[in-house]
Amino acid sequence: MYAPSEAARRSGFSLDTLRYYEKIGLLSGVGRTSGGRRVFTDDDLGWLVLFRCLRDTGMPIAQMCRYAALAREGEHTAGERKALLEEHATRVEEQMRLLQHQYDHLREKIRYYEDVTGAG
Amino acid sequence: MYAPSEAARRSGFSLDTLRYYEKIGLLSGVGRTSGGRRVFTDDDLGWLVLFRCLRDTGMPIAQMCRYAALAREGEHTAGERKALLEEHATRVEEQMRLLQHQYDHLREKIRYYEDVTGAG
DNA sequence: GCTTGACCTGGAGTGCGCTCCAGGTTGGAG
DNA sequence: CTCCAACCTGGAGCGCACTCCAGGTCAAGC
Repeated sequence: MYAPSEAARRSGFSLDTLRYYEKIGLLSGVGRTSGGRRVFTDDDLGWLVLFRCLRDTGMPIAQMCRYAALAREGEHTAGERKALLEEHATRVEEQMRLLQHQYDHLREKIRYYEDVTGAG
Repeated sequence: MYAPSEAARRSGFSLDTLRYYEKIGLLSGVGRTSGGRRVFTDDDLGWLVLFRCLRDTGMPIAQMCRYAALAREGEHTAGERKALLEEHATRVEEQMRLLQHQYDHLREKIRYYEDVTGAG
């Protein structure tokens, strides 16, 4: 059981983002105290960690919503969810290749400056 | 000497983006035909390739403008430009580490589905 | 000389993912 | 009991990087 600020700290999302994720239905079923304040469970935190992973790897929010909706539908969507993640993983691999490629370019450019400015 | 469409094709930017980059002063001194149409030189293309590299690695446009402005100021800004690229390269390295880390998470998650759905 | 498609300009609009705000409530510390 | 920081809601606003549009121009091919 975590207070909103604690959930934010642990997930790396801002409070506003947590509220936003709930508002758009990405995160659902977040509990409330009698006073109306959010209570995050370990399960919620698990979701947030996954969302962190997917966002950091560039998945659009709409796709995360799709994934979350499938998960809510039950066990029989496991195959579809897996396929979704695999497609994403493939895109991430491409992204990593491109990033590496352009990083090499960048390093080359810097090496050029090293020659021009007389090392340094 | 390249027509706008050819420059777009070679750089991977859209025509609108090329015009936009000129409008905000990122790309400057692009020539014109007597009829007012853009003519891109190999030098312009060189800049576009660099911009492609910097964008693909996540550099904000404002920073690319700064770099381009320094380059326009002359040779004496070479050190500053190099520093700018090096700082960026460091950020890219962090980005690559994070991406790799989250990719590993993603693969783990997929492996979990493999166990659950009975391989496949 | 007419058509057609690539191109021009200035400016408005879009999509994404938050982020901020106003105005009000809650709940633990002193 | 009072204070104050953390929290609530609904909704507006923002920053970025384009992207699209209207209305017009240019030039190669028939």
